[in-house]
Amino acid sequence: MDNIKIAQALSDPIRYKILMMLTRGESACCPVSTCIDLNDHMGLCNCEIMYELDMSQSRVSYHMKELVETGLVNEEPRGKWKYYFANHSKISDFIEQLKKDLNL
Amino acid sequence: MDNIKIAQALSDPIRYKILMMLTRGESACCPVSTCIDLNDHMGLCNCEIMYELDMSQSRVSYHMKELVETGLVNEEPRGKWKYYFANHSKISDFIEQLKKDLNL
DNA sequence: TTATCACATCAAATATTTTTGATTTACTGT
DNA sequence: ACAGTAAATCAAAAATATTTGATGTGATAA
Repeated sequence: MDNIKIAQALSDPIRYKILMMLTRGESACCPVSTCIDLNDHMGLCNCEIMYELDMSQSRVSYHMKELVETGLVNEEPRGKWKYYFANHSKISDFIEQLKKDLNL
Repeated sequence: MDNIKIAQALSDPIRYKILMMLTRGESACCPVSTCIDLNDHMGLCNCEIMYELDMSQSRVSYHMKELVETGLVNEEPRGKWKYYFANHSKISDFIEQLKKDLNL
């Protein structure tokens, strides 16, 4: 089921944290010198996540892919950057399904 | 955090299913001939889970331990059997924390 | 076109989880 | 005490997930 794949995604502390960042709108892309803040988004780009969590590029890429595959996160390429956004309705669906399954 | 360990527990289809069984009270311990229905519980014993899910004893034991360690499930030994019960308040706490973390 | 930047992908190494089968522990009834 | 049953534990094997570093791809800008 969908919820199992989602639970799997949330079971990694890095991904849990990234999803929190995305849902909270804690975004100010991008602190690295070469990445200009476009001021027209609510998401995060790969480079900001690298910076915030001090992770290698391919590692961030891997985890973002995992998140996107669950549907919890949407991605939107803008030029050479890629922005990620929390999919609030998917998150909400997940929680509702959880409540049903676990009799709450 | 607690939620990460819980997500990890729920990320296995077997454990997700067992937790559903426990929360739903789908219990009629125990269908194996030697295990008498005590008619005074609402939980499941190891042997019933083995039977329902067609799994080896040590495999059930392993998964129940994982669930119990998260606090989602409580255990109660009765004689040579062990009964498992969903911990509804822990499940509810988990979902509430999830909502907070994910801005819902 | 060429150089550079952001990100994706890949294969190998590492780490973690799960399964299996054997053995041990503990309780029950004789 | 003995035999039998339910479950825990353990070590080895198998399966999965994650990290790393190198290379590939596509966009941008000179």
